[in-house]
Amino acid sequence: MEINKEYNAHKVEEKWAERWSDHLYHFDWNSEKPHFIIDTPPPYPTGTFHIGNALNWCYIDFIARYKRMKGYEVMFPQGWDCHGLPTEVKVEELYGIKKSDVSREKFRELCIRFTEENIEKMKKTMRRLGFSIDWSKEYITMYPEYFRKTQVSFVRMYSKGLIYRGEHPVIFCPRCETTIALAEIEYKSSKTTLNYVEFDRNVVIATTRPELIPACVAIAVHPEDERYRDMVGKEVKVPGTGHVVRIIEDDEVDPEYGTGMVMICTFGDRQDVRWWKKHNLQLRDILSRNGRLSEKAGRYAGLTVSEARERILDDLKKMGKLLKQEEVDHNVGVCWRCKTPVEIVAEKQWFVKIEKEKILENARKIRWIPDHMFHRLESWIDSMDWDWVISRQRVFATPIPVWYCRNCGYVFVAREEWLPVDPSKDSPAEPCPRCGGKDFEGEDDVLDTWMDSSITPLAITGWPDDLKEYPTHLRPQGHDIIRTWAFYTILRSLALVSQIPWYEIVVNGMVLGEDGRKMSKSLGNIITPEEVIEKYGADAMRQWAAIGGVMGTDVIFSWKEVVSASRFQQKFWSILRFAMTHLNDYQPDEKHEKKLRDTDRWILSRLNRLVREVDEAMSEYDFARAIKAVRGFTWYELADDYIELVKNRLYSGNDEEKIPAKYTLYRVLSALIRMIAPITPFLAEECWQIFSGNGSVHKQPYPEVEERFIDEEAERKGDLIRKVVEEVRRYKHDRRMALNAPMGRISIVTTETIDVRDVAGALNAEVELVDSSPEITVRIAELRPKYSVIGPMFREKTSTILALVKKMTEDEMLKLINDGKVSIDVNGSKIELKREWFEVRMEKVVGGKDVDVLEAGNILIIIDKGG
RNA sequence: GGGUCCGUGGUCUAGUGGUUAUGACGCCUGCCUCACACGCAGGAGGUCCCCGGUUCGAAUCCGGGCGGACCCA
Repeated sequence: MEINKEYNAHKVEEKWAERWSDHLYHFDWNSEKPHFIIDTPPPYPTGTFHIGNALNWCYIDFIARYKRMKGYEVMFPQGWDCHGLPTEVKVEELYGIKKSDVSREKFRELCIRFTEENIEKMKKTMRRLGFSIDWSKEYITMYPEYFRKTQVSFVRMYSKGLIYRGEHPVIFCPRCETTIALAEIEYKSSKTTLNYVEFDRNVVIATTRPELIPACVAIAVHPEDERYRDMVGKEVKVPGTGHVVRIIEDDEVDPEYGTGMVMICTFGDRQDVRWWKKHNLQLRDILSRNGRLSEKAGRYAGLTVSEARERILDDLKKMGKLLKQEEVDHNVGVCWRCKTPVEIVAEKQWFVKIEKEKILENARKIRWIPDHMFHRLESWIDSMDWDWVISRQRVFATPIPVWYCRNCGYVFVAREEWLPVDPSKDSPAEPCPRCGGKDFEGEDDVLDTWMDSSITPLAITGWPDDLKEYPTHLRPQGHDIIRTWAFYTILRSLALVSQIPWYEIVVNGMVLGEDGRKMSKSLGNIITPEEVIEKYGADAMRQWAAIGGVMGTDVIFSWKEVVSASRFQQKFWSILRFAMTHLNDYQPDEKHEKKLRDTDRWILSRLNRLVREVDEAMSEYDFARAIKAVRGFTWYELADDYIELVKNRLYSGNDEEKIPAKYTLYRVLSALIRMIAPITPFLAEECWQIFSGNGSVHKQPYPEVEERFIDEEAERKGDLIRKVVEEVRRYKHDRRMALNAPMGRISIVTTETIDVRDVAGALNAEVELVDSSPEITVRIAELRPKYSVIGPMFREKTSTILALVKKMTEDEMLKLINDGKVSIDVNGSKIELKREWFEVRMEKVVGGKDVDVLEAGNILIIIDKGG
């Protein structure tokens, strides 16, 4: 077979992406193999599969492919979390409409069409990256088949009392005109003005939100604040509106901030909400959902927040009540989608109850990788003090399956068998259970999209109709969505089936730009997977992902890594090309093992240690360790050492010499190709076809450690052989000789018996082994103490003894070597030193002959200069 | 303000108690040696952030500081 000199990643990858059938990765519930079910993240179909997704999916694919080769029936499903505001906004832009311009149904249709196109684009990239997804298990949350499940989950949680409708402060984005969950707030640091406002004589508050003065419901001071102790309980008039509020005390007030007097209003921030609840304060809800002040704000009604701010400050100034302004740093909560500062308003909304303790207790049962990611969840849960708002004022989302009876106000939650429903157009199939009325108002609000995506492990295992197996085995995700996706999924799984959703969660880091900063348009440091594929191919990109680092740490994108990955591929290919010229006519046979020589035994031993290490690393999801070990072995031990050593035997040896080398090459390559298959599936497949032609490499078992090959003696001899070659090469290099220049006779002085056949071949010299030479005198150059032996034995005396050892005479050293022990005097007492506590470095001196002498460890290489 | 992670040759990185600190890229020298010049051989380059402690012994463990990233208030 003719094998191209150059490995063409594009051609190979496109060929296999085309040729592999989806059936290769089909998950069969009835398979007898142990199951391994992955709860894959359903990405938001933006139309571009970005590099952060790519990292996450590479990890998943490494695991999926590895587990399959380890004999598991692996489910690698793929979902799409479709609902959400960004799509609504994009569709409005695309068609130049407002969602209110068309019917809800029509608008949803437009969103669906748009999303379907985006999904197709992303799928294309995913296939090109070689992900072994079982597309028959694909789920799309915007289709009735899926959102029926979301609605079932709503109904069941409602009937368990875990979902309720109530009036409660919620976070609200004035631009998107919808509620958002706590987890959807982002914090941005900026500067603002702290305004000192006089309410009354001696009552001066400092506030960064003067526009909320009309919403002031109390003033708080610290109970131990001497300045205000006698003012607690007094009433003061609020400037501008004239309403009266009371001064209260609370130990959460920071006396150091501003004047030590805080205005509590409904609502400036989450602390206000806590105080409002704790002190049972009245509600002055002056902000309405369009972001403008309501009539409750008196003469400021109708103004936007920023207009009101200006006007109120102006009025205060005129009244002489604005005493001082200073610039301060603060963090403002913004909507994570549109970056508009969020507000807090009290509204009737739907909520999911949060049972902190129960969630934490169960989250502990999950194995977190890396384990510190659990702390993120823990601290998030600790900081939560509200329930989860699940109603959203949007269109493109799962409808809340509820009607309200127009006659008696009964809240009619749909029956499971009616689902899926859209109460904005469907009516209940039964009259009102309370009054028999038939006139209903459907709920217009829709569900938070996390209500869809937090049931993915249930959805892929057959819930609610036929839950086949639960919990699932693995959740792979990024650390950015611990407080959302991970948290909500645990909550929902406990609520719906009383079980944790997965046994393990592996949390990956984020991808940073080459400059080490977050990728962003404004920094111009965005790299797309397509770009990387186009330049170096999918396998190179996958290697970059693998080598990025320890699971959980952020990965900096690096073209250098991608380039060196593609070089490795070329190297691997060249090795295969070389090997196949010798393996073409070779039939492997275990009988050939008997003829193995030192170099063969050495590389086979090293190979099996490699298999052990890589297998262990892969099972711990430490892909960096796995790929580095494979690369190091392949490039240096196999290519630079083994192949260089056996070349001569393969080209010019007799069959007795050739066959064991072929046998060895065969075994090494077979294992290596299978070992790289999870990480570089295309390269592995191409190589496997050439190497074996027998089925897909992705159907092969992962290499197993064969203990019979692990052989310390072989490794010691192999190291000696490599050392000799290395020394002589350096010798040639220093003398400006070509490395393959012929040499005369070389004598190796050692007590070890090593096979010099390959040494001679590699050095182009005649090599003989001698156990001693009369011209050589040996001298002890150094006694190197084994600290790990001596340290624990002598503890605090160690340094004294080590000092004495340094001063030992040559005679004493010789006695130690020859007798195995020697006594020395330590502060008057005798201590016996033993030979095995030291490593001995010998120095050899050669006299008389016209030779060069090289040293390599304990052996001596004598080069006859006559040749 | 609190929490988590991190600080190792120019750059990135491995190493979690044993004195000779890993590898990659880059750099320098030589070589187109019959798999590979996307290569081979050889080489230079480090106060392991700082200070203190524990220990016979610290890059590694503990405390403090400085610096960075992320999460949360």
